Amino acid sequence: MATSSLSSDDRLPAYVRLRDTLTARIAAGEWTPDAPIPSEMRLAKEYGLSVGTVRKGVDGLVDEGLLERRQGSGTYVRAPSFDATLFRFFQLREADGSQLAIPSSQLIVRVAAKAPEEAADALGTDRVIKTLRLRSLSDLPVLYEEIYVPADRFEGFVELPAGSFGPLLYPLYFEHFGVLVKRAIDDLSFGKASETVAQRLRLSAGDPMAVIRRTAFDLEDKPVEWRIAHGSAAQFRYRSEIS
Amino acid sequence: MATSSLSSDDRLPAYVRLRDTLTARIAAGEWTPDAPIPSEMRLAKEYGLSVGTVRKGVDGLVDEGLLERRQGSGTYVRAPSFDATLFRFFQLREADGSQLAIPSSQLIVRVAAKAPEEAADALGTDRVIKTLRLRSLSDLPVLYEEIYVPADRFEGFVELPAGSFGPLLYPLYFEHFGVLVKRAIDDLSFGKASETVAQRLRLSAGDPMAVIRRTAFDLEDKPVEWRIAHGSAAQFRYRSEIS
DNA sequence: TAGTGGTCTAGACCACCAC
DNA sequence: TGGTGGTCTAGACCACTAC
Repeated sequence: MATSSLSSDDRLPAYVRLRDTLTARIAAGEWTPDAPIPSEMRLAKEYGLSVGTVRKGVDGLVDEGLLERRQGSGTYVRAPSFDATLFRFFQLREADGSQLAIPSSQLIVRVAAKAPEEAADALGTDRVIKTLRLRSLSDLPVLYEEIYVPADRFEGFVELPAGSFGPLLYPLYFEHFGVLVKRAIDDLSFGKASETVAQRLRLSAGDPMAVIRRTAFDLEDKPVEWRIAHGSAAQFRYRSEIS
Repeated sequence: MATSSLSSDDRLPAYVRLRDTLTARIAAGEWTPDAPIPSEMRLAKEYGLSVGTVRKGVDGLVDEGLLERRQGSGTYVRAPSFDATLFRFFQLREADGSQLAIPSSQLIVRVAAKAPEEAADALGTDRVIKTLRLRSLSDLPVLYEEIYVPADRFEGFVELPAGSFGPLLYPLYFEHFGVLVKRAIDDLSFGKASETVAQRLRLSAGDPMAVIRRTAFDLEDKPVEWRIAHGSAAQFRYRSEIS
């Protein structure tokens, strides 16, 4: 193949421009997680770079979690998998104390709506689709979520058959709407349960709650989802490593 | 200088062994944050490696936050500075809503003691020195801490003049006891204020509290401190980015 | 201006995986 | 056995900092 050109500002280092170019190609859905992307050797030839420089560019995307190396086999795009991470804020035990449980999801509402102020601020629009969801561990409700996505990027979301929804939303965003969530910011605080929240979670109004607000961004760092989740403070547990 | 030898198992990659060797030299206090460590060129000659390999080894320590590069100047050891990070769990505003405040510290007790069970489990010994500390923002108490360090590594801690204590403990650990804290694990949960905690923080017993348990480790990954901190849940706010 | 880290090249050999 | 990523070399030129 003839030499392709790297995108963007040519004052930037080659490995940065390669990183941006590869990110765009991943975002375009050019490669799936099943097959490896072109080898470092091929990429080097395609872009007229040395293997070492390609390596440094790919390293960046591996660090970001967008790619995954498998020695002897190739480099693969990694399916986003941190949708479930709200649960890192809560104890992941079944009621009987046994192993890690896979949370189940129950959709309550999906409807076009006007975004509440916080969501509109985060998303830059108030034309949204609102989803209410209840997540449970062994049939015990643990987390109650309100989720807002911009209507213009998620046309047809409301009409999707309920069967399309698994426990994770982000893979669905990508498959049906081409929206790839790359990072998210969680904002955690504490408050008391409102009537509706308490009812959903089978608690009493005024019970102490952990409140997690999340804004999710796509590969171009545009906000694509805002959600607010409520869970019982009693079950809350968070572990973080710093260094 | 003649070629020095890299420490440890020679089946490991050279850059890993260099990383371990440099870590040991940093732990030994061979370099201070004021002067650069030897240049990549010098290290390459000293250990009989190419500059590229040295670079990869140094990169690892830079990622870990142990070293810091300054282009045109050199590579420097970085003074540990995350002692104050308990405050990342709380709003860093003065009461009047103005800018970031520097928390002040007030030592209440320092005494040799028998460690409570949790601390003994974390530290592997129950012969400890116990410190009680109150941290405030503009004279408003925010955080109440119990801190335990193993007595055998902190001999003379109780006798240190109070003037030696600044707002941060970890620099003091290093300067007086040669203990370099490299990483820590924070474990966050929620509970209610006990009598003593409430009194220290000018709250009422039973008020909702954020409880942060921390275990800190040195360069060899041995536990060197365990602490439990209490703060008002109302002031709690945590932000985290995931990707 | 001399020395440092930052980028980049064009190779080499090895460990590992899939066919 | 051929191709992949993993490690390593021995250079080069550039951007920046300190003196």
